[in-house]
Amino acid sequence: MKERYNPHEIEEKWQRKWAEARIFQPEPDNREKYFITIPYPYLNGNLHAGHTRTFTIGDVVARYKRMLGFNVLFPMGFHATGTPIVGLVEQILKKDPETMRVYNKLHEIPLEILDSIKSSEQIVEYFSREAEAAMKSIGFSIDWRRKFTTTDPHYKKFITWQFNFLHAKNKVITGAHPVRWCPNDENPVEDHDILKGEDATIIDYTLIKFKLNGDILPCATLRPETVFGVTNLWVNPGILHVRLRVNNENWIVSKEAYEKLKFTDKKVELQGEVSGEELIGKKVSNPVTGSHVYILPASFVNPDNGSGIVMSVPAHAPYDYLALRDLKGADLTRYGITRDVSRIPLISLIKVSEYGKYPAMDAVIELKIKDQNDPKAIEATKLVYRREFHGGVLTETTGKYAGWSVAKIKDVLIHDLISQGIADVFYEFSEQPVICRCGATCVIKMVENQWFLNYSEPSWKEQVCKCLSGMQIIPPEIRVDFENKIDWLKDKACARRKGLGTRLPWDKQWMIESLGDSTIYMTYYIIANYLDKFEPDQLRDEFFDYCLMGNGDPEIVAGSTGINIDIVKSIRSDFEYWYPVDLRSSGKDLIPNHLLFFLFHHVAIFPEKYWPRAIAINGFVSLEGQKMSKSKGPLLTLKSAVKEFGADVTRLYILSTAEHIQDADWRTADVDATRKQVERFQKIACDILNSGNNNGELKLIDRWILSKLQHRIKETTDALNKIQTRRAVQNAFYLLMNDMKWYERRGGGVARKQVLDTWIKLIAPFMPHLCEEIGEEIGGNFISLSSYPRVNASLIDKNAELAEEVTSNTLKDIEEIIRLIRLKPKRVVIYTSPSWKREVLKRAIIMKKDKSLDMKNLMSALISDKTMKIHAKEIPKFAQKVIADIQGMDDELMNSLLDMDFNEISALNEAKQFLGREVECNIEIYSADSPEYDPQGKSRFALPMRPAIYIE
RNA sequence: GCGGAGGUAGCCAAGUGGUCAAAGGCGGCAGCCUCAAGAGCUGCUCUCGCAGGAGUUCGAGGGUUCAAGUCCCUUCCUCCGCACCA
Repeated sequence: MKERYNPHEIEEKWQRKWAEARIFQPEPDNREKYFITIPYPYLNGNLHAGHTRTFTIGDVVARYKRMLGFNVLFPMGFHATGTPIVGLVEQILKKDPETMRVYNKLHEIPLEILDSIKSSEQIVEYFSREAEAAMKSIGFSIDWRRKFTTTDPHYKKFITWQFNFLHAKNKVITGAHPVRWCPNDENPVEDHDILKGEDATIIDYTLIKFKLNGDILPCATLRPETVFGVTNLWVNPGILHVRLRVNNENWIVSKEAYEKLKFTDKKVELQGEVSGEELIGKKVSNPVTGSHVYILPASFVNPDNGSGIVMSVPAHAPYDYLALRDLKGADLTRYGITRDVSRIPLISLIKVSEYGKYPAMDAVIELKIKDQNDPKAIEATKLVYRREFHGGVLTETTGKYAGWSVAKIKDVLIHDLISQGIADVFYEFSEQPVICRCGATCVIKMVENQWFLNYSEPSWKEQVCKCLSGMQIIPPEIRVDFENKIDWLKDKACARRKGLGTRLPWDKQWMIESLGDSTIYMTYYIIANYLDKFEPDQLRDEFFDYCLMGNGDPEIVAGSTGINIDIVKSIRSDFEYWYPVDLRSSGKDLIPNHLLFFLFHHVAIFPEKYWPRAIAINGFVSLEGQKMSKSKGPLLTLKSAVKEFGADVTRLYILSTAEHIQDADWRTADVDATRKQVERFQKIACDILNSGNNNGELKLIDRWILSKLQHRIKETTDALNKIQTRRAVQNAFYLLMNDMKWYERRGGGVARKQVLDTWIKLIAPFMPHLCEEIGEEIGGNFISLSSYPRVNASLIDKNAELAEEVTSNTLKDIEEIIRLIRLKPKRVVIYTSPSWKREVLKRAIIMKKDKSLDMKNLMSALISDKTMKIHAKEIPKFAQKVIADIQGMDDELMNSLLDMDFNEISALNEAKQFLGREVECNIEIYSADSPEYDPQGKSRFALPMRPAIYIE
C-alpha cells in the first residue's frame, strides 16, 4: 500500500473490483434477506449534498447489514414523471438566462451540452447517466441491474396496473377541488408562478343564506356557529352590488364577489345591479333561527372579502359590536328606520372563561377601542376568536348544539347547514391580492370531474395507522409526525393535464400525478431484473396480478402474455423472497407526502405481511450555514464533492456531522480536517502493516486497547442499529483513533495488527475503499463481504482499564502540579493509597449494594475493626468523602472496584518508564503504607485510584 | 393559527438525575520537529490559584430532589411543514 493517501486511485480500483466481482448483485438464497430502498432522485438536476447524505445513509446501512450476514438488496431508479422536467426543457429551449446560469454554474453542466438539449427525453437521459456515474463514484453498493426510469414504457404498464387496481377497489373517485387559478392564462398557478401572495392559502368560508323576500343575501363567515347570535346584517352603502341567478336562486352580492363566483362550480348569471343604499333598512330572515333582522350600514364591510355582505354578531365579534355602537344617535330615517339601533339587544351564544356574557364588548372595553375604524379592532377580533375557539362552549341559545366546544362543532355544523340547503362553501385567499407572473389577479377555481385518491376514507386511514403502529420509525420521536399527518391528510387529486407520466387507463385525457406513481415502485425493482425478457405490451394486468399479488394462475398468465412460464414463476418467487421493504430511508421533506402515500398504497394493495417494516428519516444539508437551493444556489454537487475530497472523506464527513433529523452543515474547513484524519488513519495503518511481526505476550496496555476496542464495537453496532451514523463514526473512527494514539504513546505494539484488522471492518461501511485497500494488505476476501466485528466479552478487561485510568490521571496530576509550581522537577515521588483506605472503600461499596450505606452504619462497622483503630482520627473525614463519592457510582464501576484484584503499585510500576519519559524526570513509587521517602508527609493524601504526589 | 423540532463554552456539537467544568471536532495558544514555512506530533484552551484546589456556568425565571444541563411549571427566542408541487 502506498504511504501517500490517493483517494481517487484507491476508489476507482475498488469500484472496478466490486463491479467485476458482481458482489452487489444479490439473488434470492437461503440467507435472511434485507431490502433497503431510498427514494429515487428526481431528474431535473444533478445530485447534490442533500442526496449525498440520504443515499450514503442508505449505503452504510446496506453495507452494515451485508456484513452482518444478510442478503442485501439495495436498488436504485430515477424519477422523471411530472411537470418540472417539461418546464426545464422549455426554459432551455428559450435560452432563459437564469436557467442557463443555474444549470451551467450550479449544476455544472457544460454549455455545449445544455445547448444540445432539445427534449425532455434528453434531459432524462443526461441526468440519469450523470446520477448513476455520481453514485458509482462515491461507492454505493447498488445493484445497478435493476435501474429504471419512471418514463420507461415497462414502468408505465406497472403504473397502469396499479391504478386499475386502485380504481377497482374504489380508492380512486371523482370530485371537484379548489385551485389557485389565473383567469388570464386559464391555468392553475403553482408556487413559482406567483408574483405576489405566495404565502396565501385557500380558506373555506361558510356562506349562510339570509332571505330577503325571494332573494338570498349570502354572508361569508369563518364562524358559522355564531349564526345563532345574528342581530342584523351589514351592508356598505357606498358599494355596488349585483343581482345574480346562482343555480336556481336569486343572490345579491358585491360586484367583486360576483367575479369570484364565476369560477366556482355554480352556474352564475348576472341579472342587474343593486346599490347598497337600496338594501339598508330592509329586514331579512335568519335561515337558522327564523328571526327577522335589519340590514344596517357599515363602512368596514369590504366588497373584496367574501360576498360583500356581512352577518352581525355583536356579542362575539368586536367589529359588529363597534359598528352597532357607532350608529348610536345616527339618523337612519331615510332607510325607514326610526328606532335607535344601537340598543338592539346582543345575543350571547358562547361561554368562555376569560370574558363575561358579551366577549366582544369586554374586549372592546379592555383594549379601549374607539370605533370600527380603530386599527386595534383587528387585534380584538383575533383575541376573541382565539379564546372562543379554544375555550368556548356553546350555550342554550344554540339549541341542540348547546354544550359543544366551539373547536369541535365547526365541521358538524357546516355539514348540517349545507345539507339543509341554507349554507354553502365559499373559498377565499388568506391574503389578497394573489398576483400571477403574467400580472393578472388570481382567483380560486373549482376544477370539476377531477380524479382523487380517496385518502380521507376512515377505513383506509385506519389501516395505515395499523401499519404504522407495527413499523419501526427512526428516530422514534417522529412517529407522532406521521400520526398527525395521517389524520390531516385529505383526498388528493391524482391526475393532471400537463407533464410526463402514465395516462389514467380509464380516462386517457388525464396524466397520473407523479406522487401517485411512486408509491409501490419498490416492487418494480424485483421485476426490473427481468426487463430484457419481455416487451412492454406483454406486461398486462394479469401479469402483475400474479407476480405481485399472487392472484391468478401462472400458466394462464404465461399463455395470455406470452412470457415464459418459468420467468413468471421466478418473478413471483423473487417477490415472495424480497418483499416487504425492510427499510425506507429518506429526507424529512417526504414525510407529509411521499412517505405517507407509500404507506397508504401499500396497505391498500398488499396483504399485511408485505407492509413496510421501517422508515428512517434524515435532515437536510446546508453549505457553510446557508440553506442549499437547487434553483438559486448555493449548491454542492455529489460529483464535485467526490472530485475534490474523494468518496471516503465525503461519506465519512457528511454522516459524522449530524444525526437523524438534524440538518448537517457542510463546511469546507471541517471537511479538510476530516481528510487529514483519514490520511492519519491511512498512515497509522501503513505503520502497523510495515512494523513487521511483533508477536509477544500481551502486556497491560495491550489488554487495555483490546478492551477499549470492545467498547467501541459495542457502541458502534448499537449506533448503527439505530441508524445513528454520527455516533457510529465517533466511536468507530475518532474515539478509536484517540485510543490508538494513547496506545502508541504508551509504547503498545503487540495488539496493533489485531486492532487494525477489526478497525477496518468496523469503519468499512463508512469508508469502504480505503478499508478494502488496507484489507488487501492484510489478506483475505473483500472487506465489504467480511463479517462485521462483534464484541468479544473475554477481551473486556476492567483491571486494565482501571490501571490505565490511574496512570493517565496520575500523569495529569503531576503535569498540573509542575505547571503550577513552574519548576523543572528533579524528583517525582508517587504514593499509592494505604490499605486501610482501600478497605474503607470496599466496605462502603458493599453497604451501598445492600442499600445500608450511611455514615452511622459505616462508622460503627469500622470502629469495631481492630486494624482500623490506629487510623481512628482520619477515618470520619475519609468515610464522609467515600460516601459522597459512591453516591454517583454505577453498579458496573462498583463491581470493578470490588472485584479488582489489581494493585495500583504494580500498574504504576508498569507505567513507570512511561511516566518518567513524559515528565522528563525519574519516578519513584511507594505505598503510603510504608513510604521510604516522604519529607513533606504527602503520602497521607493518597486515595484509592488517586495516588499522592511529591515533587522536588 | 395548527403541528413539530430546538436554544450547552469563541464556533459546530454530544449529553440515560449522581466521576459533568460537561465527549468529539473546528478555531486559538504553547512546546517538539524543521534552516524556515507547511504538515505531523504533544499539551493547554470558563475564572482565579507557585501542590493536584476553589468559584461561577448549560436561553431566562421559579420549583421538585440528599443531588438537575438532565424532571415539573412559567416565560422569551430560533427553525421547519401546512398540499395537489416534486
